[in-house]
Amino acid sequence: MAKQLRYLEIAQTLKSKIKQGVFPQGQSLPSQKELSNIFNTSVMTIRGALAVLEEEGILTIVHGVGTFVAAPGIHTDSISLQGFQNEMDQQKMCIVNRILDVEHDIESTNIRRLFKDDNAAFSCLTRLRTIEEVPVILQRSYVHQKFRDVLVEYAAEKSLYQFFSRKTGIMVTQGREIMMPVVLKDDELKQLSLSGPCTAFLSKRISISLDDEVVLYDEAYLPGPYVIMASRKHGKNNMFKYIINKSGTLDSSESFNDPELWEDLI
Amino acid sequence: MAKQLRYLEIAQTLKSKIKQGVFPQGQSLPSQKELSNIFNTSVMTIRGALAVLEEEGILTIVHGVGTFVAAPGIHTDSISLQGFQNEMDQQKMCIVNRILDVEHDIESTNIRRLFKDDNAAFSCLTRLRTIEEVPVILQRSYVHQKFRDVLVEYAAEKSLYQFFSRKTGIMVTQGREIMMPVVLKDDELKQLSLSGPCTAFLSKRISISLDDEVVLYDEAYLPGPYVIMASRKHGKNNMFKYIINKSGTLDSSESFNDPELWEDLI
DNA sequence: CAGTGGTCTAGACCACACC
DNA sequence: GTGTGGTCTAGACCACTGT
Repeated sequence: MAKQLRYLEIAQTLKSKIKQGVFPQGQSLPSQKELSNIFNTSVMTIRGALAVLEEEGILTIVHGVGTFVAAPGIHTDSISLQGFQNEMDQQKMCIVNRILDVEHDIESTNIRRLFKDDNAAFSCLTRLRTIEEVPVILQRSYVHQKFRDVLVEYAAEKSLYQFFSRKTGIMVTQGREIMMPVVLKDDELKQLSLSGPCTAFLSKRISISLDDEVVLYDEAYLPGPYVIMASRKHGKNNMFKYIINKSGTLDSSESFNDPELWEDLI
Repeated sequence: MAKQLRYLEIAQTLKSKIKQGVFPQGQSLPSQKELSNIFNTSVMTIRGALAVLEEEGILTIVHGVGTFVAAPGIHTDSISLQGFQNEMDQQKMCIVNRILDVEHDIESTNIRRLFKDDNAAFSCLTRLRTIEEVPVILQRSYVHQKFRDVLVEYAAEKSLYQFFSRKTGIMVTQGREIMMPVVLKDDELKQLSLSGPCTAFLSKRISISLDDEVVLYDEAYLPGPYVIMASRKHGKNNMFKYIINKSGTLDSSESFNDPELWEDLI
């Protein structure tokens, strides 16, 4: 048994209590002072433990208010495509989901490999996301068959991610995404109401729960005229997001110097 | 005069000393114990100050060794395209630069706006970056005319970024990048030795110094067959990088589950 | 070994949010 | 005002690195 540092030990203990549901999503933890009594240690050490969990996205600490188990909607900087929703909400742009299709009993070897389950079948939701009537994202979301009912119940509310998390109680703390440039094919063009040749980002993303299970697999087409990616690095800080611009033009020189665009990228 | 927190005040003082060159790039700072004497405070407070500067990419702290003023090559997680170089070095893949062109006295309004200098002219270096003979990146780098000589002196060494930083003593701590999907045009195809229609990422990036000056502007074409983007989010941690794959194929299901690919994305 | 950074204490006091 | 998180002390002791 390796020697554990006190603050990591406490972080581990709190994490497993959260996994067990002792502290449910959105609920507050005891205050730092109380915790220091409970664990018979100093406040500084408790703070070290809480900082680890906040870094991992498991806790949200608010000065003067309390420490909360993270839930979607509480912390803004979460997983990329979900960020669309928050981002647009912030910009007071209204993104509307339209469900195009729901499929079940999909048995794809590739998707099985992603979910690390060789026998599973999957359900898939195809959505078109529009902003002021302009279709800007075509997205397919896959879930394990055991969440079939959750997907069926979803009725084009704002965020599938948030809906899913609330219904299942599963906390998503990790996401991985790969992106490549593509030219849209005919059906994709049709579904996005676009004509003529058009480039797009193809994004493939998996969302991973606190228990290290893959819970969501997304594929999205983000057409070039409306969507660009923006990233900012400041020291160890590293942010990127998609920027949606419904007019379909965005000059680089202007966007680099637009303070609005960059300030919230931390 | 707003009340300053002690650790931020100290961070500010150290930062300006670094700017003034009291502690040059790569050199070590006094030990935390010494600093606590100098500033007449406790070690914990000094650590708070150093943590801020490390976060900003200005310092590199190494357990048991010392605290150093960051210099390219010391910290691995720096600005994106420079990451190419380090990344490939790590993977023992050898990236070779070939200089295609050097232009001077460029007077573009757009670029002037980026550099926030209405009267400047610029120099531009066009490079082709190949990996095992395969051309994978076509890149144009612009610098202010006052660094014309530095650009001329550059002789296809490994990293322009590193060369530039060493020659000028300017520390780059910030970068902003926008990316869009494009179809390569004829001259780009030719320069990259590609034939037929081909999609690519077009990346435009500015590198910003410690003094908040734009020191480099890059435009790069990253053709789709060889380059994809990968990103990972884990709580507040947020990383993305370009992955180069010279065979031009990369299966998503396999890449998502490839531990090698994701582990170093922190 | 000596010198560096990393953890930890047991409090005091400050800053912020909410009633 | 009360309760929350944030800063700060003045040390002691632990862990890591290089000689």
